[in-house]
Amino acid sequence: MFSLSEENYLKAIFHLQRTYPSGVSTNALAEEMGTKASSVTDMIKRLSEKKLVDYKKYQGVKLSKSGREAAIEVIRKHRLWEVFLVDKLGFSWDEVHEVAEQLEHIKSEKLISELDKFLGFPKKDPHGDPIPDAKGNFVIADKVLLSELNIGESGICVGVKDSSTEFLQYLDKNNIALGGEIRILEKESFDQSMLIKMNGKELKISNLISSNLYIKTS
Amino acid sequence: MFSLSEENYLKAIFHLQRTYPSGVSTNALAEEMGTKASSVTDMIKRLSEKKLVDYKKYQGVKLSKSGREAAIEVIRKHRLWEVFLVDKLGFSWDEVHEVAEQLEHIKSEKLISELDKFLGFPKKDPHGDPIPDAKGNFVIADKVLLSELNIGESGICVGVKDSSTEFLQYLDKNNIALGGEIRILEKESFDQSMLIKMNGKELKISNLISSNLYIKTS
DNA sequence: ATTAATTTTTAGATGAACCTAAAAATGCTC
DNA sequence: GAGCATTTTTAGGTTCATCTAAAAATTAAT
Repeated sequence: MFSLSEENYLKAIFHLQRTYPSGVSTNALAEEMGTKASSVTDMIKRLSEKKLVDYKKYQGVKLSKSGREAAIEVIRKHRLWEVFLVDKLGFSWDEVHEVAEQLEHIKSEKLISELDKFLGFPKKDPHGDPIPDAKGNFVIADKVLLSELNIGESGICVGVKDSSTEFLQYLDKNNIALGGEIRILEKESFDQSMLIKMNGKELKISNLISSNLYIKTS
Repeated sequence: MFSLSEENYLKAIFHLQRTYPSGVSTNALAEEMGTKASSVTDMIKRLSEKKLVDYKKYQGVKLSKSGREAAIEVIRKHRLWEVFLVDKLGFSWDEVHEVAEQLEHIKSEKLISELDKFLGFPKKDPHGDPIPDAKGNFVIADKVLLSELNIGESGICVGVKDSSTEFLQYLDKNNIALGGEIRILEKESFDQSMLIKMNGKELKISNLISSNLYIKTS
């Protein structure tokens, strides 16, 4: 069994590996965890002794097989709890993160399998992220950032990259919700801001917004 | 906010205060917490500095007002989660304790108030113990131990004192469930074992059993 | 009321997870 | 490829919650 802190590191490494597939640097991890680089080195050594990560000094870390499995298990729990909070307890999608950060560390296989069943085996969390199944399998959706689309292209809004309270509340305020269709009407080459059409309404959004929204085109 | 360990100590002191109203001894606490007396002294000092307990050296501890409030809040969370596990996820009453021990430490007011609502504001947990409301009020039920009743007396089984897996499974096996009526047919003065009638069936039970079952005699 | 037994507290250590400050390794620039 | 900047690691220290062993206080027994 892993400590709370170990689980948080594994999760952070997992997420950062998408951006840095060749190895996650100590500094990147320190930034993500909100700690100092020296603390990260300490923890990496412990994780390495437990064979949860592959680590060579000055070379960054990668998750080992068992490390990745552990990380995915934590992510599964996090996302299932998010669905519970939204679907059953009436939380809004910008309120769930903090609480799910705590709930994801509860240790009980039965709890998670029963929760999964109770929720109807959901495939996605409230932010559109896929929920791994009990075996750790999940589909990496074929989605692109809205900022990568060009004028005239369109697709369905399927997820967010940034899931901070502020961003999610901005989306709510502007009636941007997952599942809605978005079409790009204009794109300003100077600052990448764009005019989009969603649910019949036109809306001007900045690059910061479009580079945090995932779109499925097909 | 309190640490996990602090919360567990507060809860333990709360429970032991029923047995030792004049003050909980260091050794009793050590026993309950599964630690050494010296560790208890350490923690008591910390709790005392935070004004959560009243403590004078060699005199045992009592909860202060704020300590009692904190303990009741943890107990409220524990019992609400137990109801969730049994009513919503299909756990049996002997499986919930361990998981509730973890869930009781999740920090989120909204989570608990919404969970309470979702469960229909239950008044009792699966073992018959009262659930404090959001203000910390709860009724101490007018119940007695089955072992205190005499031949011919009867009442409704409303709770258990021991909520270990083993005891609860014994009850299940013998069809003793909360809400059922129990009448004492015979009582052996030598070993206090008794013959009871429950749901039309007669059953012989030892003193260990009867001294862990709460009965309400209206 | 002394002594003996028990309980409680103190003193000093440990391990986990963090910190600061300094040293070492890497990599970037010219 | 030598020198400088950055990154990473080491060394040593802190806090929390625990421990063991020893000292002190309380309680019990003769």
